Amino acid sequence: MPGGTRATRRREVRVDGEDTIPMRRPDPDSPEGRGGAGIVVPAGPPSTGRAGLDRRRILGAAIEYIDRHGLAALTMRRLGAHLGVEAMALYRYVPGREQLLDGVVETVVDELYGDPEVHLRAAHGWQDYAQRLAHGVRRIALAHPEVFPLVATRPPAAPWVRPPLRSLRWIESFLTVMTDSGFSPEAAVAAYRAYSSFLLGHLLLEVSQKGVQITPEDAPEGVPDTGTDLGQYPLVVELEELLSRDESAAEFEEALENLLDRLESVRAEGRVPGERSE
Amino acid sequence: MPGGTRATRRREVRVDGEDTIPMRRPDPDSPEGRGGAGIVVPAGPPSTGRAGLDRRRILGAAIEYIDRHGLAALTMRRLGAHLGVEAMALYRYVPGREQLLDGVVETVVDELYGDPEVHLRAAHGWQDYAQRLAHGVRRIALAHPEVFPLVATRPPAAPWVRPPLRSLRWIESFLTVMTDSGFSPEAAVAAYRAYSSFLLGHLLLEVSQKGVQITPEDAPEGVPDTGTDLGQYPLVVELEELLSRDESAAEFEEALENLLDRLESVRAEGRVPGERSE
DNA sequence: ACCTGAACACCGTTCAAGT
DNA sequence: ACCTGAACACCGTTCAAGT
Repeated sequence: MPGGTRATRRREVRVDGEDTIPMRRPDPDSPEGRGGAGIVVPAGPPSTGRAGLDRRRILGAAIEYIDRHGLAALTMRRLGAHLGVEAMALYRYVPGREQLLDGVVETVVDELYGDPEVHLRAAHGWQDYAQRLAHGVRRIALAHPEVFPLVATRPPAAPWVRPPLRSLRWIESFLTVMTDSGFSPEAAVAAYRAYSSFLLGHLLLEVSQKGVQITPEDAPEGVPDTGTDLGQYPLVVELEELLSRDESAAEFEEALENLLDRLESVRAEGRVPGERSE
Repeated sequence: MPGGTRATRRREVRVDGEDTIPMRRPDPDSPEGRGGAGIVVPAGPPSTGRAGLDRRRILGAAIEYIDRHGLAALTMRRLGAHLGVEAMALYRYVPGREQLLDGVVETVVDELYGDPEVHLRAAHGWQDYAQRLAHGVRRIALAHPEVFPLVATRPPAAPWVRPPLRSLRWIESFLTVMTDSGFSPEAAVAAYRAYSSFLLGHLLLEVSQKGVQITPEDAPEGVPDTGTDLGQYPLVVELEELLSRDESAAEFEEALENLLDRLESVRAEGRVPGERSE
């Protein structure tokens, strides 16, 4: 099934299309004990190995914890317990909870760097690059639906750097490819903005449509929440089937292509994006 | 200056363009004491009137508090103090903090209903309607930059209803206008999705670019955070001036118009949005 | 060098009690 | 009917103390 037809001794490269939503584990380095303990273990015995605490391990555990139990469930004390340690021990590696979350965001975004689908820079032109980058970000969002909203929310490293391509590294990379491809500086920056707001909006919607359903805690409620009185909204009711249909992947593809087409016409005509095309 | 040239005995209708970012107060009903007490008053004397606690007043105070001090600063206890009451008194009107926040989101979104610029439905066609609605949402986002991320994050009333047009009311309205204007049900739903993800992405970026700068608490720090080593990112540095330039309003306009053009071509050709145009 | 115990100030939330 | 006081379990974070 995982049929690696290519010569892949390394890292399990995915070769299939973009629709599979792989949900791959963040890192192959989290020890991950036998773990048959059940699904809600707020204060059970430590499921992760003993000593050897360090920043990387803490961040990895935090991501895993959020993926599993939701952001609200992550407390310093519980994370400590999860790592087999008292909460206070974490402060040796992380200044506080806020910075922990910053680290979580940074780590998740940096997963892009290990993604071979993305990293062959502008081999086939800027559109190809932008496509691969966008799909890489989407893979991350879908792999960590509980973390992704943080990406949108946390203030970034530099004030003018905005989500979701938060890391300066990626922005540098994006801008480089664009300017090398004939975008003026103004056009490249405008393209960056349009691109990131597209990614942010689409992926936030998509992510909130999936996994996050109901609040992470009180899911087992029974009735699927008919608190609001439908019936004042006949059209919504009539179109419910369509409204709940999940076409995210196709919509992503189409909107992305449209955006890239628009950017291309800006580039080709040497305009600054604000201007009219004719 | 506020020159109401029209016959405006009611409600202070704004007549000017969309760029002014009015920051108007949420409601004219919050008593708002003399209020010269300074800007950070975490536990001062109650700034709002005495008895007469009710749900509306609580929600209004919560919004005001978030606008002023940031979301993280809002606790039940502080909100109680702000209202001149013990925290426990709030529980008579609101089931808990989470539901308080839901109420905040709902209230803020419902401000659209009091916006006369938006409410003259499809008088001039669906594009005009979609434009006014979008600008209405943008006004709200800019008026409550600290609240808006909640709009994006909170789970909505119905599972298939997604931010930022969270209220079923608005979705019903949008879908009605679209189908009345010749969109097929499929096209109307796809249009709704594209429209909301556009609004979400753009406004979240714009809002995070403004007011929210730094964390709400530790703003007075001195050095503007040069924690990260620039210089590995020459292009980012070179384009910093462009990157920090705020063209949000123009970008919003252009991207919105582009989206509407795209939707119009879908409508005119009677396609389902997924299909190719020729 | 690395972790813990005890402590502090502050949470959300409950419930019996006051008026 | 509406609010309060006291209490509970749980936070983030500090710091001196243990090993």
